[in-house]
Amino acid sequence: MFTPVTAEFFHAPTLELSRKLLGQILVHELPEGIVAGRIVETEAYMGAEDRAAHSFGNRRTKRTEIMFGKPGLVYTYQMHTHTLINVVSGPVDTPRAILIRAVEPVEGIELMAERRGKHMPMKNWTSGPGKLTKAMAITMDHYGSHFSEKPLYIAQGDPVHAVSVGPRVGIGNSLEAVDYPYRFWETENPFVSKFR
DNA sequence: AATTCGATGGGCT
DNA sequence: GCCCATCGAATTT
Repeated sequence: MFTPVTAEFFHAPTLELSRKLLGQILVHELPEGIVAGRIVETEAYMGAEDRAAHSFGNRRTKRTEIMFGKPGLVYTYQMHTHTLINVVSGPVDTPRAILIRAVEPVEGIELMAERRGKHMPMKNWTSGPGKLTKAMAITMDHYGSHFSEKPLYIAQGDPVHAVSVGPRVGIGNSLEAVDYPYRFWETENPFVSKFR
């Protein structure tokens, strides 16, 4: 079974934590069973100084409020018809966050299949930030919970051997921030959303 | 009050 | 590759 990491796990600089999250297990305990996926792709959003971040310039709204809170909090938001999930990072009042962009299914395959359609190949179930939230039944109801507490939490996984680094996806109008190397993924892992 | 736009994904051409 | 779904926030009227 899985055990949540402690809150101290999240007390690391944002870019370091982005790498450290690779290989950890994202777990959701549902009434009908457990779904879990190994994190294989993340992106760091560096708060007030990062034009691509929702909290750029310390912008504080009902949506971004959680980014100013403690590390390890869950920041979910809607992108068109999809829910995306982030790990809040940085000290309190330093509004940084890490987007979880892809996971590799490790448990609850049947439950994920029900949500993602049995006809679609498994590599398409969780290979993108909107896909994995649907596969794992993550919704806006999780906004503000903590990744060290059930039912939605992070558990320790196997170490990642090779990490690739590159620019973030889908932030084309963020001026100087477009090429910042804030995206991290497990090299060659087939569940990564995109290659460059 | 209305409009614009995005850290996206799926279906169709 | 193009189009659309349809959410919250910021900007404009």
